[in-house]
Parts: sequence; C-alpha cells; structure tokens
Amino acid sequence: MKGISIKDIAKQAGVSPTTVSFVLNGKAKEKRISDQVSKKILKLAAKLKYKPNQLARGLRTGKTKTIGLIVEDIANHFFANVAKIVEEEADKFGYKVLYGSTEDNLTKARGLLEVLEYRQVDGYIITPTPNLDKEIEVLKNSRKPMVLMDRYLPQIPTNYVMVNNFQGSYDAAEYLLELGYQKIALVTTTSEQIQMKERFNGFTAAMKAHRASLPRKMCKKIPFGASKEEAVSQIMEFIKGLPGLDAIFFTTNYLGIYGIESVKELGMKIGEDVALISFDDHDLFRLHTPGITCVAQPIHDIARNVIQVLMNELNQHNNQINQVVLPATLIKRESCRKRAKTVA
Amino acid sequence: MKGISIKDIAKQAGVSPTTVSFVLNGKAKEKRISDQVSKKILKLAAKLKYKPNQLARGLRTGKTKTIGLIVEDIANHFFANVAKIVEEEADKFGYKVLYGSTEDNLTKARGLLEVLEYRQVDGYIITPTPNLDKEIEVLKNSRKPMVLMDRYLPQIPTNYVMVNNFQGSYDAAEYLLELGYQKIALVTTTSEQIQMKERFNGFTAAMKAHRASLPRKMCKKIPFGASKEEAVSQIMEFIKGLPGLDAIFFTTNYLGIYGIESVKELGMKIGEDVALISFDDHDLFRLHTPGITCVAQPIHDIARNVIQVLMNELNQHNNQINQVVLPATLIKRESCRKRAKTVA
DNA sequence: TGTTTATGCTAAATCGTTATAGCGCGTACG
DNA sequence: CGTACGCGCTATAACGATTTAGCATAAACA
Repeated sequence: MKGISIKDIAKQAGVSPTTVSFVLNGKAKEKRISDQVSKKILKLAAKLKYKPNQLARGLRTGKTKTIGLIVEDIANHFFANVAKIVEEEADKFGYKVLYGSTEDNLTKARGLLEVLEYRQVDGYIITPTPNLDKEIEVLKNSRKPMVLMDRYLPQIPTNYVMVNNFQGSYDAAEYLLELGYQKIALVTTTSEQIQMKERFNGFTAAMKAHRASLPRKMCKKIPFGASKEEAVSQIMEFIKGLPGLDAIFFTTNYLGIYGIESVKELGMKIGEDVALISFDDHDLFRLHTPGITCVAQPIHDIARNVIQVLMNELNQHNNQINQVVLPATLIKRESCRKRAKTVA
Repeated sequence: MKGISIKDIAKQAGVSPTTVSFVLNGKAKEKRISDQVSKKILKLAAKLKYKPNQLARGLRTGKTKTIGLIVEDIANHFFANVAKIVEEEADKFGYKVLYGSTEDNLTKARGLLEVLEYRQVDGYIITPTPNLDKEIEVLKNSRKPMVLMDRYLPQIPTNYVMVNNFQGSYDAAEYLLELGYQKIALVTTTSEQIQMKERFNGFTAAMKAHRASLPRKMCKKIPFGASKEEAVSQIMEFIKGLPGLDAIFFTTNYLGIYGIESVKELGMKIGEDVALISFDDHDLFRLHTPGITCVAQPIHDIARNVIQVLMNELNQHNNQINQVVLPATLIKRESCRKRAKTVA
C-alpha cells in the first residue's frame, strides 16, 4: 500500500516529474507551464489524492515544517493549555509540533534538545530548566529559530515571551493594600527560578512604595520539591506564628492550593479570617467557594505570541531579538474583601 | 552550519559510507567489518558528534519513528496526563509524538488524520470523534498500526485501550447503596458517545441488581455543549424538582464540577445534605473540601497499555486484535458518607 | 536568411541514508 | 591445477521530492 508519488502523476499525465513538481508548488506560471498541462496535473493529483512525502521534501529543502515544544510538564494546566494553542496556531502555518516535558530537570532537557536536533525541527519553543544556559547559547549561535517561554535567561539575550511577573505581583500587593489589609504575608518557594524572584520583587516593591512593611518574618520559603504534606504543615506553622495576619500572597498556584488547605486545616475562614491571593489561575481557584483571587497569566496571548515570534524568525532571518512581556490580569474573587479600616 | 553526515565520517576514516552505515547500525559483525575499522569509525562518530538525519533515514526505510496522538482536547486533565505518559513511554522505544486535538469535531479529526498521513507517522493513537468510522476503517484496511483510546467503535473491531466504564459506574452505584443512600439521581449528557452510554448502563444495572429504583425522572441529560451557566441552571432545576434526594452520580467530571456549583448555589451542603460522586477524577475533586468521591480512570495504565499495544503492532505485523479494558478505581472521599438508615 | 528571444517542457543532480549485489584476494579442496 | 568459498569491504541504486541548467521548437527581429 505505497502512497502516490509525483512520478505516478507524471506517468499518468505523460509529463516529467519536474513539471508535476512545478505545478503542484504553484510555480506553473513562473515556470511557464501551459494551462492545459497545469489543469491536467492538478486534476490527476486530486483524483489520486496525492500527498507529498514530507520526508523527501524535508530532506531536499532542509525544512521539516516541524517545531519542537519543550515545557516543564505537559500535564500541568498552564503548559497543557499553551500546548493546545501552540498546536492550533502552528497548524495555521503548516507546522506540526513535537513536544516533551523536562520536569525542570537539566538532563531531561538536554535529552529533548538532542532528539529534536535529530529530528531536524525547524524551530524551538523552550521553557528552560535551571542551568540550561550553555545549550541555549549553542542553539542561539547555530542560528536556529528559538523562543523561550515562561522564563528567560538573564545572561543570554534571546527571544522570549512571558508574563510580567513583577507587575502582576505589584498589582496583587496594591490590591490587598487598597482593600485595607494590613498584616500581609508572602509564601514563595526556595527555587531560584527567575520568575519566582520577580514575583517576590514585584510584591515587595509595591509594599515599599506604599510604605507598608513586609519584614522578613512575614515571608516564608517552602523548599522546592516538598511534598504536599510537608508544604501544608510548614505553611500552617508559618500562619500560626503570625497572629493578626490578615492576608497571604502565594507566588504560584500550587502553593496557593496548599495554602487553601492549610488555612482550612487551621479552622480559619478564607475571605473572612484571612484573605488569600495567588499568582497563576487554576480551575480550583475558579470553582472553589469562596473563589480565590489571583493574578492570571494570559495563556492564549503567550502561546500566540510565541508562535508569531517563531514564525517571524522562521521566515526571515533577521537578527532582531523579540522580547515580549505580557501583562498579568488580576482576577478578583471572594477570597479578598473590602476591610473596614481598623487601626492595628 | 550543516550537520555531520555519514560521508564526512567515511572520508575521514578512509572507508566507504556503506561501511560506516554498517558499523553505526551495529551490523559490523554481521557484515564482517574488522574490529580495527569498526573502532575507528565509532571513535570518529563520537568525536564529530554524528547525529543520523532522521529524514534521510525515514525516506529510505519508510519509518519515521513518529506516532500521531489524536485526543479530544490536549488541555483537558485526562488527555494532558495521557499525553505525558505516552510521550515518556514512546521515548523509550525511540519514538516521538505528534499531537492534535479534535474538540470532538469530525472535520478537525479528519484534518488531523490527513496531516499525520502527510507526515508519514508510523502509528496512530486515536480518540475517535463521533462518525469517524469510515476513516478508521480506511486506516485499518491500510494496515497502519493503530490503537483507539478512551472510546471504541462498536461496529469496527480494532485495537483499543479504555477504562471499564460499565464496571466503574456499577461500583459507584453499589457504593452509594452500601452507604445507605436511597433517593439517588444521575446526571449525564445527551452525547451519544459509547462511554457515556456504558456509564449510564453500568449504574442502572447495579441499581436493578440491588432492587433499587432509578426511575426516569431521577435521570437528567444535560445537552452536550451546553455552557456552564446553562448546565448549572438545569442541574439546579433538576435538584429542586426532587425533594428528599440524597445522592447524585455524574457520568463525567465536568458535569460533576457543575454539580458542585449547583448544589452550593442551592445552599445545600455536600456530603451532608446530599452526596456527590462523579466519574473521572479531577484536581478539583481531590482538593475540594469536602473531597469529592469519584471513579478514577487509571491514566498511567491506559497510556502504558496504549504504547505497548502500538509497539506490538509496529514490531510484528500480526493481525491479532488487542482490546484492553482496564478497571476503574473508586476513590472514596468525604462527599459520600455512611448514612444512618432511615426509612423513607 | 540568420540570429535572438520566448515558450514549454525535461534530464539530471541532490539531500543523507540504507540495502543489495558483488569485487578482489587468499585459502582450502578434490 | 582449477574451482569453490570465506573474508573484508565497496559501488551503486534506491527512497521522493526540489532545483538548476538547458534542449527543442516557434516566433520575432534585423
């Protein structure tokens, strides 16, 4: 059950494969193929359901029309959604997507990059793991079209698309202050990922700008990779040590989820005894009662911009660097409420 | 910046490309290449970081070492997780995965199948949309390795891997009865998808087996594709019309989620006023307070079995059909509790 | 009439691999 | 002494497309 090749069409049409190729690639006019012949070929191709062999084409042209998508975890809500839009958008340009998850593990990331090179992908969308700098640099120097996503490497100027982590957290802090919260805590992770640092910085900057205090004892770092139980118990301890606490900001959604559990476990009411706000949206935040206020990433825009930047690179090898920082959106739900101003 | 080819190695080693190919494919012994030459070639290949061009190789061998994964929605919790394991498992066999979402739309599914054919994928993993029978039949007749997932087409005998929908729902019903619930309702969708029917059938079968009644008025079908608002309001109406109702079974997780909202909206307490149980697990069910009892699909096993069946087909063209039905697991949480038996 | 130019098409090389057929040499056999 | 075989390797032809260079033929021009 072999497929129909250009030769089969050529034979049946009584012309050379070259002619068929010209016509099928829309170069009939340019190559001065008569309308008669053109039409005959087009008809035959349709009738035989000719499908160009992308392998042969790729081998000859050096383009596979395939892009590699490296994410932290494709099963994660954020990345799964990005993967979906990326696939849809890429499809519009005739590209297919090969994907892989790094689990934020350097070795896995290296493996993925290698396989994608084998596969001759035309371009890369990468969520870099820690210490992937060297590999990114190599890729950059080989002039492969590439866009980083969700994170960037401060030392290497490259294309990237990400949310404005600083602004998002800044807005979160301002919102809490505006509502009248006064004893505000922050929970983050020990991970050195740049986006976590920026979220931390944005929040503290807003606090400072409004002359609110965020002393070190109001900030808790949960070890990266801690189990749910460990995390929850640490957060509970942290909360217990802060009497009068009225609001908590979590720098990422899984911490926020642990936070919900911790607060409930302590018998406190979310939105009444304590306000919760988290970076990143999540089904759970949306559907929880009360709804959890959060700083949402513009997933669609991120994916669309990633593809746009990549397609730009793919189509014209300008050396211009595209760095897109998209605004985060504060989604107000019932976990934060207007407070009657009381003097502490 | 061209890559290193087999010719480059051949030239530097002073041998023919054929020899290099033999050695690099582990056929040195078989093809009687001397150890001397073998070693020299291996060393050179490592030194030059030779990466075989999969395109050329694929063109020659007719194998791309790529499989196509067609799911309903890659952003959906279930499929995203399957996609993750599928990728990991495929990787172990040297395969990469191309994916796409159908949105349960026939036209999209056709488009995906076509693109994957272009791309010469070696095998297909397909979550069939309604009315995809003809295309599946064609694929089957062309003897392409293929496994259906999550659903099957009753009219066409093919490989498939899925959860035991009937048993899962059966267990759910038995569990509710065992706990002493007496006025039990079921919420499903109007979708004619086979798995939904089986879930419905399993539940009713268990009820009948235990001489419990499930009259038609206790069953609600929500239109497929209804918006969240519509669905929630319909479920609310349904519940309001059933005084004394003490438990509700939802045939799929998004209905269960709507159910949670509906029940809360009505001011009822989950697990106290009414028990909820849903087919399919979800982050929300796990993290909700109270936790929502559900019938979970063995996602890992499904993905692993899918790959195993596919690899079987890929490696040996036996015509044997593999149909794997995996048990569903009842995950008990607080949304269903032991009831003091009261006479209605 | 002889030289250009335009027209409509094709031969052949090429991409990087794999697979088949077989070459030249030395040794063993009858 | 002629032939058969084992050994270690290679030449060459694919796979299916794209692309470059160019070949006839006819029309146009001087």
